[in-house]
Amino acid sequence: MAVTGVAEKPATKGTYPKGVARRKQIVRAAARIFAQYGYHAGSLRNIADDVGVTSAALIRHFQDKEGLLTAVLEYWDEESQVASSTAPGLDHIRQLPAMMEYHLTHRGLIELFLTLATEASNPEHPARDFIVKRYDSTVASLSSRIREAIDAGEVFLPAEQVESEARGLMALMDGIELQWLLQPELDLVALFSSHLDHTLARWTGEVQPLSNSTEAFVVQGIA
Amino acid sequence: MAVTGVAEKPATKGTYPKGVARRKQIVRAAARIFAQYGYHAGSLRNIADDVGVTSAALIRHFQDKEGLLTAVLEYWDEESQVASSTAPGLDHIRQLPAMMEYHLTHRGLIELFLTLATEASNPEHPARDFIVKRYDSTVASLSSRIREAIDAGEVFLPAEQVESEARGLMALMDGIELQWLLQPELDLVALFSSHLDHTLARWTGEVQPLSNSTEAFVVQGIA
DNA sequence: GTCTATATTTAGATAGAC
DNA sequence: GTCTATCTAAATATAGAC
Repeated sequence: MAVTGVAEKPATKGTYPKGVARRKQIVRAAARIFAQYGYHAGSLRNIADDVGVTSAALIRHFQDKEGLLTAVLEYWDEESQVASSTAPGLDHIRQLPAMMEYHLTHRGLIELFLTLATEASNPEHPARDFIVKRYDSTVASLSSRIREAIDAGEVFLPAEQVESEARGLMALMDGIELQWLLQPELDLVALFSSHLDHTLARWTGEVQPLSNSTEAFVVQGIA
Repeated sequence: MAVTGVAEKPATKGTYPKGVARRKQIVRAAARIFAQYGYHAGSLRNIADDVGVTSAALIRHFQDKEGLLTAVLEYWDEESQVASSTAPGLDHIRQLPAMMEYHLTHRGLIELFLTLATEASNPEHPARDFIVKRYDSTVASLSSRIREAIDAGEVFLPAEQVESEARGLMALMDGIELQWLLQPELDLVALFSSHLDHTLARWTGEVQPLSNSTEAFVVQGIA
């Protein structure tokens, strides 16, 4: 019922070069349609027309609509991992704007995630599990990077505040990307970078960029 | 085509007490369904069943589905204004967590807005205009409150940074509310309050980039 | 003002030809 | 592996009875 883990691809089918290529073509089209209309309102016929086949072909490949959704989520997972850095500690955080820059040129990635995420606020939604797990793992990853920075002495934050900071960063990114979807003329990278700078200044205990002043003013233990 | 302004209610019809009550009942049900499934995937039959009438009755009242959407957006507008404070300057900002607290007990308001907002990232969406205008007016309102605080000497920010701060706050709220929809066990008010405190501390502190102020790096107002 | 009945379109999915 | 043809269910919307 719910789409959670990795779908088992048919052992024989789907491994022939031609089939694989077609499969990918369908998944890409489906990602586009689901991003634009959502899962429920995005129709198989619409996707099929985009590819240039019939909806029956889609069913052959993915069994049903939910099977296609699973494949789309896997595809999104891979594609969006391209954008995220593997750097440790604070370097990872500092590269978040670059990730957003990448999103800017791959609008579909943002659109798909936000569309499915809000749609999945309905507990019955087949992508619900995937989305919730994705959030959890992103929070966990960001938290780990922050803790690395704390251990390295670059950041000063009480341990119990780390997750809240991670969630705040994610919320900020999601919210800015939502605004950008509605008003593409917005400079989302500049907006995020500016707020990230303030956040990093607070974490590192520095004041603001201008005054690189003498006394280290450590703001920690704020709860 | 696009839903923007105020719909003209029939002068005679819809003004009789019974009709008005029924109308409101339908709008509330529609808001619930649209919030849960989105506009496209939310069906008239589903709404009608909720009310206990047939879909034909809905069409009688609102002419078509888009007419119903217009009524729902108007309803949402009124309902969500209940939650927002009329206080000026920094007091308004400080009452934002209370607004979120209100949202907490009116989940449908959040769900409806976020669902329609992401759905409306499709430029063809009938609620697109409404949503974009809503964002603009909220940014404008928040910016005004911040400028009032600057004029009152409570906040120190360069004028050109005000809108960015307003957008950042909105993004943070939207993002947190999205996370809450997916994980209702999250304490969204605490999460937001904590980040708002940090933001206010930064605003009311006197050190900012491009600021011509003195050396003081006052971190105050951390609750 | 709401109903039943129905028209029309489109949805997801299946069967079997090629 | 893809097609055509078709099924069933559900969508929006209309017409006319009560």
